[in-house]
Amino acid sequence: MTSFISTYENKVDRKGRVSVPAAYRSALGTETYQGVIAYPSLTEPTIEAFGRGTLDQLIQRRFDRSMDGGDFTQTLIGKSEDGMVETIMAMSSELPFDGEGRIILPARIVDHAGITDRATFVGRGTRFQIWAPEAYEKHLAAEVEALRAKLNGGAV
Amino acid sequence: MTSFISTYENKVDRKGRVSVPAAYRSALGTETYQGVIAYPSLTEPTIEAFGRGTLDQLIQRRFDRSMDGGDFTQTLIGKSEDGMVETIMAMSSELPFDGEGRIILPARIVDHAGITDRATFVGRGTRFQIWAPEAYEKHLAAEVEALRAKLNGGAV
DNA sequence: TTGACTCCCATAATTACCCATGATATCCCA
DNA sequence: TGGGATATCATGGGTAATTATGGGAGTCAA
Repeated sequence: MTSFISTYENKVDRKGRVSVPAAYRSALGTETYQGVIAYPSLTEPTIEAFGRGTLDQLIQRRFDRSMDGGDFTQTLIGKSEDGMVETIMAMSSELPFDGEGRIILPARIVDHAGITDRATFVGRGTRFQIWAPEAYEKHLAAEVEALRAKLNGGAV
Repeated sequence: MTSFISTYENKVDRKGRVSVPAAYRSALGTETYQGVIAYPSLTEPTIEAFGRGTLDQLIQRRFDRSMDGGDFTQTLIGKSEDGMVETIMAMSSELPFDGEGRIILPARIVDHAGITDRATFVGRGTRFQIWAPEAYEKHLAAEVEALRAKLNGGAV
């Protein structure tokens, strides 16, 4: 299982390219497709990202499940309990690496995250996020603060 | 497994032609038939589409299932509990690519989707949809809203 | 002839691919 | 253990290939 940890801040050049941290790339190294899948977070001003393998598993499992059950409805008209997977597929972009391990951030999701000339990569285990540096600083402070409050409350 | 993700908006020219996004075409690249299968959605104002291979799998698995059950009725006279697959096949069109990777949208299903001079291609994993851009914008907003409500603050 | 459709070609914009550079980190060996 | 040699990485820019789009010539059938 690929795993992403630590944070890195890289520059976004004039062409909209940004290097994916080498540590993340090597975490994806076993996958055949060289690149990442990304979509705008539904709840925060950031971009969610993961490897192609994760997405394929999702699609394949879903397809098999609907077929094995003898239920073609899912495959044909996409009706299922949760529309989450479908919505995320629609919002996702396939971002291939160039020869130097960079990706191009699509305008649509760049806007959502408020990214301009720099981007912060944040490892979240099975996936990672891409933030505008200033936004992430504030977000991290809030995260830490919330954790502290919870710990203090539990201990005292 | 072919998989379609992301969304693209392309123009429909005077001849009714529209380019299928290159990413979708390459997802279909392994298939022998160069084109797509399309039919009007039963539940929404959009066109459902997928590769020939997916259709073949549907048919094959359906055939296997009826044979395994020792029930030849399905195979011989086409009667089954759900007529969905049959109905959809009847409504489907085979849309071949021209030299530039474009298809011609049949008048009947264009009307159903309300498409005029632009079309939005929406990846849904095993299949994709073709929407009128304005209609899709509204639909996506509703999808996202429903997801947000369900998530209720959890990060996705 | 009039449409409807299929090839074929042209073009502008975008994207992918290639090479170059400086900075950092890693390795190797005395 | 020091310090130079070597790899790796992030970054920048130029050029070739691909994509989306438009239009014209040829084909076939009504």
